[in-house]
Amino acid sequence: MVSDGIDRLGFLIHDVQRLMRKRFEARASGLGLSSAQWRLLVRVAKEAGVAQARLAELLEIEPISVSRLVDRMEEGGWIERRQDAADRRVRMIFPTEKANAAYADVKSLAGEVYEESLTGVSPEDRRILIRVLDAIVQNLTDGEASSLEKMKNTEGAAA
Amino acid sequence: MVSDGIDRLGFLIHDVQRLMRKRFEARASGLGLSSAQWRLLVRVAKEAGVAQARLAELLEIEPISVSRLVDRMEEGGWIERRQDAADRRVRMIFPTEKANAAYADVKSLAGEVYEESLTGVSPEDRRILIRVLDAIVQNLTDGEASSLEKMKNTEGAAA
DNA sequence: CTTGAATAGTAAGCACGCTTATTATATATC
DNA sequence: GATATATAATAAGCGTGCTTACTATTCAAG
Repeated sequence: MVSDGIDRLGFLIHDVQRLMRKRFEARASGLGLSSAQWRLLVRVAKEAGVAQARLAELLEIEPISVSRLVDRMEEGGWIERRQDAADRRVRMIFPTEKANAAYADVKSLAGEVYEESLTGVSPEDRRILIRVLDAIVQNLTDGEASSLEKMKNTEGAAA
Repeated sequence: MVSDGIDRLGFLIHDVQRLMRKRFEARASGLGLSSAQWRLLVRVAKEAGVAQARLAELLEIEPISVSRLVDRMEEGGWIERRQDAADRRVRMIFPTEKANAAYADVKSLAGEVYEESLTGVSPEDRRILIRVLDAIVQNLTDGEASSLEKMKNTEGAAA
């Protein structure tokens, strides 16, 4: 029985993600930051000098995607690339003053969007939401490891 | 404060959406369908002959996005464009036999992905998840309407 | 030192979303 | 009939993700 709407889960998640991103970008557009750029900026703010390859890991996107994001953010004056003296393959990423100044604003914008999203949702349901979303990430991340490394049997062996 | 993780909501939703989409696409890649294409196909399967403009409404994406999705899906042999005799501006979209044959497969693939995602989550928590996600969509859609519709001021009897 | 594998980053090209502008057709108004 | 507006679809170009292939550099063997 899927009358509880589990069969809409994919659509729902997709819609929620799109709506939250749109809402955030509408708010943050004055700053000139997209949500992808903001996610990167948060990491860089917490870990100045991080290498691009490490950013790709943290953000769970491909190195080439980081490369092009960083291109645009460097043009926008949000971050700086610097050579690593010890390993000349590495570009270390630093936030600019402009980025540091915008960081607090952007965090509070995000908080506003979350609050709007959850209007009328009880504290208990909020906790459950976060817990279940964490569980989904766990379930799908675990499976990914096994499916990427050695999954040739695409048959339904998933128990 | 928000030690329950509400401050991670945006990241979590983003991650869940990305992981579910990747998982689905990995499964459905044998069929040659992306998740965006599948969403469109579901609508077309339920409402053969629907116009592109109506699809854009249903999918909540822009008409131009539908146009290019339909381009690729027509190339792939999933759908057909046909002229509407009554209104020559309109292209009616029909699923092909290939699409109808794949429809059931694709629905069961989605079900598998949902089941994997929710492994270990109680029925009660699943119900709450869906309920809260619906509430978020409602909250963010309402807000959008109120800000966008404010300037239109039409009679809006179209349901 | 030289060869070869691994790693960091980038280039090229595609999918899918967007905004803005254009074409073709339909409809309302003069 | 002529003209203005609205609608359906598309075109052009951008942002953000991807895959695949490449360069530059480092490191491990030989």
